[in-house]
Formats: sequence, structure tokens, C-alpha cells
Amino acid sequence: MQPALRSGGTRKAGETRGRILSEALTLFRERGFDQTTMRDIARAANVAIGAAYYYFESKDALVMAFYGEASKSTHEQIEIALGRKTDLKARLRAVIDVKFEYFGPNRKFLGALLRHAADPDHPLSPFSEQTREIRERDMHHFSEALDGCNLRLPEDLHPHLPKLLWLYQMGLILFWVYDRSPGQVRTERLVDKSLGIVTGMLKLSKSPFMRPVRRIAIELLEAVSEETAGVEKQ
Amino acid sequence: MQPALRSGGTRKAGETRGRILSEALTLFRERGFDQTTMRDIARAANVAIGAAYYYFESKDALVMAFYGEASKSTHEQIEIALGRKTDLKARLRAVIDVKFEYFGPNRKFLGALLRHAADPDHPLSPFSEQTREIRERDMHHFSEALDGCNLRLPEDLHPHLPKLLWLYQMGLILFWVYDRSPGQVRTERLVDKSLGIVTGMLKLSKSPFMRPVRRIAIELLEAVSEETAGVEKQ
DNA sequence: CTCTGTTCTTGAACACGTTCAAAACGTGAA
DNA sequence: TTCACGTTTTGAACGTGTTCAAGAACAGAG
Repeated sequence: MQPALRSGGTRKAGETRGRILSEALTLFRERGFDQTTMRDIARAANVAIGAAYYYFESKDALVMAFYGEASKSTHEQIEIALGRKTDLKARLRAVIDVKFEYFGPNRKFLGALLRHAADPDHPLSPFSEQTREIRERDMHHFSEALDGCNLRLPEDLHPHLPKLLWLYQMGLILFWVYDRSPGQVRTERLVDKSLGIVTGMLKLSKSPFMRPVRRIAIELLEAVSEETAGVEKQ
Repeated sequence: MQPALRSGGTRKAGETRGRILSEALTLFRERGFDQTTMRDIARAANVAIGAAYYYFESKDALVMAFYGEASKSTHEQIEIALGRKTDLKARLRAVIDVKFEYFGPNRKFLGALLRHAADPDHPLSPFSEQTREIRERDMHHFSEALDGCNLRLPEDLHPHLPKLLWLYQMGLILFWVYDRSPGQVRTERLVDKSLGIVTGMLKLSKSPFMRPVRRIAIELLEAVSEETAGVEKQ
């Protein structure tokens, strides 16, 4: 059985699993994902190759485990960071900053996670079934960021905003991971400017003048995001 | 030497190369990219494995060759399709339709190309150095589509539009490749609606009322797309 | 034709992610 | 202690994309 899924497991087993994961992440950070082989990881953790596969379904699953931990761990931090802030821009910034801070030291190997972003069939894609839980938790942060702010948003837009903001944030992270500028200054500038635009647009969105724009945008969103409960033909 | 790069080459060599490529594409279409091994391809083309690698750098290079051919082949078709059309929406639609028609029968294995879209370091990514030529030719189509239309667009926006439209079209194709709805009706709806929005926005864009919006959007674009001639630190 | 250098072809071998049958270990019952 | 049984650990082996040293086929010069 997959120990990752079991509730039980001996203390020793937990230690072994932890050792494998942490050695893997260390190696990923040091040399990158591709330059690290499963044999390297097993050697570093003092186990046979098979053991690594006993605890983790695949090499990707190690990255996935990191992603899951990251999501859980940043969750509390975000709750705290949101705190009593009321300004929307500040609240969004808070969510985003926590993520960047956590991911910072792992930026290089995070590419291993995001390179599959465009393929929703890939387990590691942020759009995949396997990452659904993480994705929903992440979207929830934006839900909260919106709810707690001193700004009334149009009803019709409301259900779509968390998804859109999450997507926006995903784009920022993607940009950051592949940002080769020293210290990733380009990402910094992008975050600043784009956050201004996003919050600016949200502030304007409830103006009656924007109603037709909103209508058409929502139509588009609904055409795109129709729940995929349909038949899976082809 | 890489025969793909050489100008010369015997007739027989060209035939072998062609046979390998076409057998590969047939197999990709039939069983998909992942289910097709290089050994399968070599067997189907009646050559040894090594021969496949003599003509193509890698398995990905086979997809790349298809992509390159597609770009060249659709080029003329697009020129013709643009013809004397003057309406912007019709012109954009023409460019996009040619692409979809050409890619249609290969939709399934096109995922092999686009799944690396998010990784600009991957040779197959539409953002990679290796696909630059194709990308630039593709962007040029949108340049033409804009130039030939009966619509004056704001000067400041002008240099960015081909890139933006190309990006938009790339998004459509990506959506289409992973669209599981029967007959990809969702994509159809998306194209219809989004083309309306895009052209609508372009028509409005020159209104003086839109000037501040344009300014801020352009600032953002420039922050993002700064030529990556800088140092490659990290 | 013969010789020579280039082009093309071959398939064994490599490294990798992954699988799996077998062994070792741990634990609680008798 | 001994036994049985589930858990953990092992490493040989598989299939994959890819490399490479060696040879075959060919083209042109003499």
C-alpha cells in the first residue's frame, strides 16, 4: 500500500520517508531537478532505490510532496499576514509575498513543477486533478483577501474573482521562476505594476459604465470554465 | 554533421529522412507521442535506431520538424486567406482558421509540443530560442493582419500588438489541444467570443478616453518584455 | 577499374526512471 | 522463545531516449 496515503506507519518509517524527501530537496536545490537522479537521492538518504519508490510514487511525487507542504505551511502564514489589513492591494500583496518568500530558496528547482503548467493532464500541473486540493486551498486565500477588504465588488463578478486572481498569481510565479534578471528585478516591477492595474480595475469594475464590459467578460469566463463533468470523448 | 542543417545531401539521404519523419508522424497520430518509441519509428522506417538520430537530434526534434513545416506551409495559405479582406475581425479569424485547419488532424499529438509551453528553456517551447524563427514568422502574420485592415490603431500600441495577438492565438491553440468537449465546441465558443472582445477593445483603444488605460498597459508590457540582452546571472 | 575521403548506417552500450520478487525486520500471540 | 504475518528494504532487471565506435555505401579523382 502507498505509505503516503496510509494514516499509520512506524516512527522509523516516517523518519525514512522524511530523510528521503529532505535529501531529495537538498539535492534539487543544489544541482537542480534534472541533474539529480533517483540513485543520488537514495544514496544520500542511505537507502536502496526501491525504498524511495516505496515512499514516493515517482520522482515527480517528491516535488509534489514539497508543493503540498508548501501549501499547508503558507496557509497559516497567509492567515496571519492578512490580519487586520483592509486595503485590497495590501491584502493581495500579503498573499503573494508569503508565497514568494517561501518559494524563494527553491526558485531554481521550482521550474520542475511549473514546466508542466501548460499540460493539464500532467500530475504536476497546477491545473491537474492531482493538485486540485492545493489549488482550492490557494484560491480560498484570494476569496478571503477579497471578503475582508473595504471594497464592494459587483455580485456577478464575485464567483469568478478567486479563480482569476489565483491564475494571475500563478502567472507571476511562473514569470518569476524563469526570470533571469539579477535578483529577479523584472518580476518585482511586474508585481508592482500589475497589482496596481488589477486593483484599479477592480475598483472601477462596479461603476455602471463598466457594466457591458463586465457582462461580456463574464460570458467569456463561463464559456471557458464550464464544469468538465461532460463526456470525455476523444 | 547535422544533415538537418546542411544544404547538400544525396537524394537517398533526403528520402530516408523523409521516411523517418513521416513514419514518426503517422505513429504519433495513431498512438500518441508517448506511446511511440524511437525503436518503433526506426522499425517502421526500415532503419536502425542510430539512423533516426543521424537525421534528428532527438525525439522532440521530430515534433519540431513538423512544427517548422507547419509554419512554412501555413504561411502561404495565410497570405491567400488574408486576401482583400479589410475587416479586422475577419482578418484575424482568417489567420487563426488556417492554423486550426492545418493542426486539426494532429491535435492529439500536438500536446507533445505545447506541454512544454510554460518552460521557456525547453527547445520545444513556443518561447524558446529554438522556435524563434517560427515565432517571428507567426507574429508577422498578425502584423500583416493589422496593417491591411480598415482601422487606425494608436501609434503607441502598435509595436506591441503582433506579440499580443500571437500570444492570444497561442492561448487559443493551447486551449484547443486540451479541450475534451466533443468536437472541441468549447474552443469554438471561446474563439467566437474572445475575437469579439479583442477586436472590440482594439476599436475602442484609440478613443481618448482610453488613453490612461493604454499608458499603464504599455508600461506593463515594457516592464515585462525588456529585451533579454542583459547578463544571465543565476 | 582502384584508391580515398565523405556520407550514411548499424546495433551494442549507457544512464535514467521505474518495477518487482525476494529477503530482512518488527511485533504481538502462543 | 518460537511462530506468523504485516511492514520495510533490497537490488537486479526492464524499457526508454540517446550515444558512439565501427563499418558499409557512395562519389569523385586518378
